[in-house]
Amino acid sequence: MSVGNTEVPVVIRADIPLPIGVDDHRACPATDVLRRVGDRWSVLVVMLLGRRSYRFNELHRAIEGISQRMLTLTLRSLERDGFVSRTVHPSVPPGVEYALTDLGHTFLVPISAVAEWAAAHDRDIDAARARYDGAAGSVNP
Amino acid sequence: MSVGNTEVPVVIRADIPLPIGVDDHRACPATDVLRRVGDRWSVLVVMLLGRRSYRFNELHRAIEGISQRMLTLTLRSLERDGFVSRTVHPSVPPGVEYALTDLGHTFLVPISAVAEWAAAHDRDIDAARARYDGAAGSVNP
DNA sequence: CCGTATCCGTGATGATACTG
DNA sequence: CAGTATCATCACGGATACGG
Repeated sequence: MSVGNTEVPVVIRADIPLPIGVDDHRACPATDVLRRVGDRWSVLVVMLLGRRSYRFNELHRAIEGISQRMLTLTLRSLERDGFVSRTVHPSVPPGVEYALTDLGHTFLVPISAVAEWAAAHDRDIDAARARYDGAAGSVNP
Repeated sequence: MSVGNTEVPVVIRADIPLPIGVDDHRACPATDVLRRVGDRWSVLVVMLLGRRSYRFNELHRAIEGISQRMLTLTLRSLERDGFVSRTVHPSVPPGVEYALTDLGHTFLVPISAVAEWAAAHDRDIDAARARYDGAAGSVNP
């Protein structure tokens, strides 16, 4: 997800029908969503919350390497876009519970397809890279 | 796609099983792929090439707003990762043909799921944003 | 036609310190 | 516990000019 962005509409000018989801006069919705969720942490957070609800520091501990700041920004962004709900439990100390909304849950379905594809073709991509880097990189010591 | 990046592995520490594609000891493959493809142009290019092969300037004309530089970088990146093939036809003037590889074609399937989800829930996201911005933004004129 | 090289703005991310 | 504020950094992406 672009955590706070200003998108510029993209227009496809091909006058031929496209495989899916891309019509000839508007921006590609897949690109929008992929940019929305293509940041470093959003998918990770969504998947964790797909399992159960979490509290803030619980997420912070669960995701190795995320900064407090980025976790906050990511959660805010997901909340803003309707993927995640934020519930404050008035207690001492205060507890804030994050959970997926219905929308967020429906998003788990297509993102799972990507995840499964990624898991299945991980090696293929690595192999392709090795081939590419090996072929082109060796000319320049 | 992160057009030229240096990724740092992400480790999930939750000791509970995750919905899909995320195991407890490695980086999330979905996140990797989403970051790989979550840039401004990659999905657009893949979808165009999913229809048929294109020449460079043909793509440049088809995608309104892309710079020559970014088209080159995007294609190089997709080629490196094995999504796209690049074929030079020795002719005058020279023609370079870009096409999806088999790997690229298989990727159309999960990405289509995202595209369809995006098309279906476009409004929901916009509505959620309007609600969020309306509720929080109005307290600060 | 198909790029590469260079410069540069902006946004994304991290580190760190501070607060209700 | 759950953030916010501030500063620094670097990758992404655009504009432009040049080269094979």
